[in-house]
Amino acid sequence: MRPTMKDVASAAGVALKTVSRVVNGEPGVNPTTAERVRAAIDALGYSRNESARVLRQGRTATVGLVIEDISDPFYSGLGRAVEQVAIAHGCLLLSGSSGENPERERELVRTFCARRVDGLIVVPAGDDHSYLRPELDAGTPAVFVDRPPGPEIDVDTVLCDNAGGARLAVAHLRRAGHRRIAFLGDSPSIFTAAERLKGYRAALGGLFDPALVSMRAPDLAGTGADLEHMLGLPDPPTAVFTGNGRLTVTTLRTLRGRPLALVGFDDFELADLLTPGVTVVAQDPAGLGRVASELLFRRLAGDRGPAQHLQLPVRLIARGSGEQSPSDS
Amino acid sequence: MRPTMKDVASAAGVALKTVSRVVNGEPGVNPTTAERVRAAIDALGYSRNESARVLRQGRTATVGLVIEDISDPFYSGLGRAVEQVAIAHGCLLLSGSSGENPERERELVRTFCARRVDGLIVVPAGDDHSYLRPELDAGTPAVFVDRPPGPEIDVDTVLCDNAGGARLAVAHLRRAGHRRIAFLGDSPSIFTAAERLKGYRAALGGLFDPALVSMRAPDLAGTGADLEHMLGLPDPPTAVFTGNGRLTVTTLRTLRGRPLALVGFDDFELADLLTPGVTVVAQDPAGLGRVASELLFRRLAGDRGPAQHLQLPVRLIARGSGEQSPSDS
DNA sequence: TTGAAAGCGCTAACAC
DNA sequence: GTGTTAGCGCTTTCAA
Repeated sequence: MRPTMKDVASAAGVALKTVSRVVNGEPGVNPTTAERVRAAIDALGYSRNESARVLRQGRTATVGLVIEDISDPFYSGLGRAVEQVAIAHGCLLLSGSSGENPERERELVRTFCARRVDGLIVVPAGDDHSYLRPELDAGTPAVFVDRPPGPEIDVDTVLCDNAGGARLAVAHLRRAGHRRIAFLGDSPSIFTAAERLKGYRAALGGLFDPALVSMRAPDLAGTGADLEHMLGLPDPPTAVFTGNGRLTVTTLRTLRGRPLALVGFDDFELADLLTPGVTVVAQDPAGLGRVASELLFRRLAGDRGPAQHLQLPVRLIARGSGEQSPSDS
Repeated sequence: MRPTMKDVASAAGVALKTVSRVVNGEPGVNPTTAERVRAAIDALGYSRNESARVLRQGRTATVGLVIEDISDPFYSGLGRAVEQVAIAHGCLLLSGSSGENPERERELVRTFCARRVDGLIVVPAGDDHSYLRPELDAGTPAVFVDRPPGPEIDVDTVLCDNAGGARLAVAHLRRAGHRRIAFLGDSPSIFTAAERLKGYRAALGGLFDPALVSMRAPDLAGTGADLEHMLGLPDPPTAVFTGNGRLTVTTLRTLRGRPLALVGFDDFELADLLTPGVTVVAQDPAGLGRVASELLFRRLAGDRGPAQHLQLPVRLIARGSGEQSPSDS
């Protein structure tokens, strides 16, 4: 159906190899011949079959990215950054959403590896990564981002300072006078959620009260109900620390203007336009993606050094919601 | 480096073809033999080289998606829907961002076609699609979504009712008593922006005033300045219709609470939590993606009918900002 | 039920 | 400067 190099060759009256040379920009082709070949290529609408090239050369010039959900702004920001670095290195990005499902994560990685991606960037959903062993051994480098891999493998990792960010948030609320600070977090099986809980707990010290902690997959019904329940306690929270962007939004939607001091992990668009502005601990999704993919391309360029474990800083952005005093609620 | 079928075959003591049969689940293999082969596969960590399979069979089981920017919630929502339909059909999604650059759009399509995607879904950045001719002729179907292709090709198209949505927005504002309604739109070279301008103009009739129209690529400096200039006119607008989600946010950021009736094209998260809530004409990005990819898979399943041109409805969601009367500003 | 051989479209290695 | 040949890892075809 589609024209092949052979078709181009006979159309241009040259040998296969000459067409290959022209297509690949190899030197040592007579300009006139090259022009004739190019004309044939245009006339036939030829485009090289990458599968054949890959089969021969081994390198696919593709990179695989596994994230949780591309429609989540955090991951789409991260994905865009990875894509840009990939383009800069002449690579195509394959990406897929795991939906927080370890089985699907595995399947995506398997699919990518079967397509022989040159490298992998993974936001893991599961915590057993022994399945990656053969791929790593076969020379396919992997970089984990946002969350570390299980103990079975030791690969480059780029995380943010989860515990530190949580401590920052809680300390900020304590400085405003709060002693009853709730934590609404994601499911404790998720690394970042567990780390943020640790930071929250450390910063609270003796003020820690398990009745003020809710950790579950974010959905309005569950987390919202937990918050309502806490607010109905005899000694209710006067402030809340939300464990990620989605939970912050869920919380705002539950509160609907009721005053409660709030600091959220993750920045989000429009946080500054709400009333009051939402104080957040901001991480840099694009930065995570950029650093992770640069690490990967360094590996692809031949870096065989020990696995690197990087941590990116977070910063607190005060906008109003986190500066309300306990008496305001 | 990586084990091949041949390696598995010799490890299991069978012929290449038997391994192939097991890997592909073909019938007619002795269960005992199959088990032995599977053991060898696990022991070696074998995974089939898809490039080789594709080279032989022709079908890649991949679909290419070209969008404007994956970090834009509109496109990431669309992309996620396409991904889900692709998964349901056992396909991998290749996607890339054109960044509103026709050259990059072309390059992405070329890359995808060189990788022999089975089909294409395109949000075009340019308006000349003659370059797609050879691919279409070679049997690679394409579906255009959000914006139509240039006149050179006639392919399946899924759009939303841009002009109708704009009329809806303006009529809504007129009903609230507004006669001076500004339009802040994206660059007029973009199909959706041009269509929305048409609808705006049609709904305004004799009230149309070019001094109240700004059309340019969204950025705070430019569009914000245009709006400020309009607000400084002797007969300033009392309402504004913003042409897409990004422009709505830009406008909110420019106004920073100053009262001005507002209806925006595109819904966005938190629109309901702002004060006042932002009235929007909502389209359904996931619906666009889903319908477009279902159309594509129908083509891949063999549908050879004439090109379809679908239009998805939009709906107005009143939240407060569009119901303010002229005297409020 | 199993296997041998040919060939998908390309590039690497080596003629000429 | 150009062409010939072999072979990447798999599936298809045909034979045993």
